[in-house]
Amino acid sequence: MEAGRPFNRVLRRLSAHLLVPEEVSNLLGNLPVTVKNVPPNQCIVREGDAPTHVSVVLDGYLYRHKMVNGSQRQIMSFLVPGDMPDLQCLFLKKLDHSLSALGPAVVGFVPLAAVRDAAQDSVALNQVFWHQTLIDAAIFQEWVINLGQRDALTRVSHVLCELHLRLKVVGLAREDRFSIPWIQADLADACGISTVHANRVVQELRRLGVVEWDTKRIRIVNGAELAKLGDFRADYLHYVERQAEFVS
Amino acid sequence: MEAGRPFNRVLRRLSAHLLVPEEVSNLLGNLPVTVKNVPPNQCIVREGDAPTHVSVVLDGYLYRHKMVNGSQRQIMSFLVPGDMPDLQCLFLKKLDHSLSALGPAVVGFVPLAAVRDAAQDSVALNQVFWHQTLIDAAIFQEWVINLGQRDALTRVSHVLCELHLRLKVVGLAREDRFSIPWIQADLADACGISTVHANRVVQELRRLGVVEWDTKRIRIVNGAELAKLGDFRADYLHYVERQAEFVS
DNA sequence: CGTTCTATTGACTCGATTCAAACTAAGTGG
DNA sequence: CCACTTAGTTTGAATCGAGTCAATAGAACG
Repeated sequence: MEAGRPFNRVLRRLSAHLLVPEEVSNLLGNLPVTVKNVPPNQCIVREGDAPTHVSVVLDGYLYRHKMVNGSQRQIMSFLVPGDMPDLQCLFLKKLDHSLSALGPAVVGFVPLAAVRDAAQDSVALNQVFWHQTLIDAAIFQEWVINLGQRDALTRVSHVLCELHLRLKVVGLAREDRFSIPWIQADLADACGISTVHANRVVQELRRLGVVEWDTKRIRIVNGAELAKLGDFRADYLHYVERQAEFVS
Repeated sequence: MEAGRPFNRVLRRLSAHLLVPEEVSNLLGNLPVTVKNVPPNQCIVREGDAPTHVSVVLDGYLYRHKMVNGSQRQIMSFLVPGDMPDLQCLFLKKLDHSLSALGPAVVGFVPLAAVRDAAQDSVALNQVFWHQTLIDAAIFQEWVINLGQRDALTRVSHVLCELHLRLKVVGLAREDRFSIPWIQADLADACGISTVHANRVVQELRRLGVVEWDTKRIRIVNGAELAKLGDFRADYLHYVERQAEFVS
């Protein structure tokens, strides 16, 4: 954890998508950040809140979710270090979903006013933020596809591929493995399937020999096959090849 | 159709979400627009294209979609007059989905360079565009919920409620009815269900007496009940109450 | 008018859910 | 260090929502 430079990982992530102007990295670097440890499953902002801070994932994982019918939970996305999950509160006064820690997480909080001020005079910063929102939207669209058209095995494989790639981009996954502090129920709620069925799919993936899966540690034994199973093509994540030059 | 002022409906739509600065309405008003009639089901931009123009829906409906497995189609959103469906191509070089006309549509095309120039010097315009992307993302998120957690009857009801409200905002739906040139297969592909099942759901909605449904003309007989059936709460669309002042 | 969409219906099948129950791992407190 | 508890995973059986296939009916259109 680079507590001294909380935006390093953010910049690394941004650089995977676009050339970040120096103006923007300076503005981001000067934002005042309060760093907090968040215990597992704690809610950071709740649906209906009017947030006063923008958060930055520094370590660990968060997830966006909404409750349906009081009891069912749909996870709409996972957030990994370098993500800024609630930038939207700059314009949308009330959050339309909740944000929670998946496992223990370290989150930076920036006062809304500071972000607003920084954005007030900089076209470049607004464009970088807008760009990020576009990527988020592209991921949501892919999840719409995932939930609308694919069966359970495909959905799970797809989510695994996405996470693996996003983690690699911020330097948190090796070529064939990563770890994530979820339980099968979390995966189930992200894929819109029951916990029991999620379990059966996980077993099937193990049986097929494409992943080793110890709940929190995942090893992709056969990435090409997993991508095929998951109907995964990375283009919707919109990474550019320039990536290497910008890794800090 | 206000061909002379193609951005009127866009401004009306924007005003439902935020106070549009005069700077922005001027910049938009000065954009060069080529108006074209698009026949039903014609593709406007295809997945993988690098678009040279940004489109504006002036009349009729468009839809975003992706093909899966070569044969299955998932519709990810419907676009109504006043929407700007492919603003993202300002930053994302390759479109990750296709855009087609649902029925006959009238679409305005603005050269990408013109939009880029207008955005280059205006923080306000960038923020308005960013804001729109945030709303789009919020709608995608709600569709993730819809497909992930709700059964077929609920999904269809929800989509109906959303369309009805969005059309009312741009003045294209009466309190209890609107029309949309789709067939049941379009609805099915938006809700991630089979055509046969979509048909059964439509019949069920008729039987319940909440809608009258003549394929293209839809009358909401009991809006409150439909919203309840569809688990629909409008907050995710982020309309503000100020709306009335800005209606042209 | 015949051709082509679109809507509708019925019978059968299947993927996924539900409801338990059993099993395992990981604490926690005595 | 063990009994007890709790969280998470695994299993099986019964059920159900939705899909598939195939046929029919109706509307729209040249």
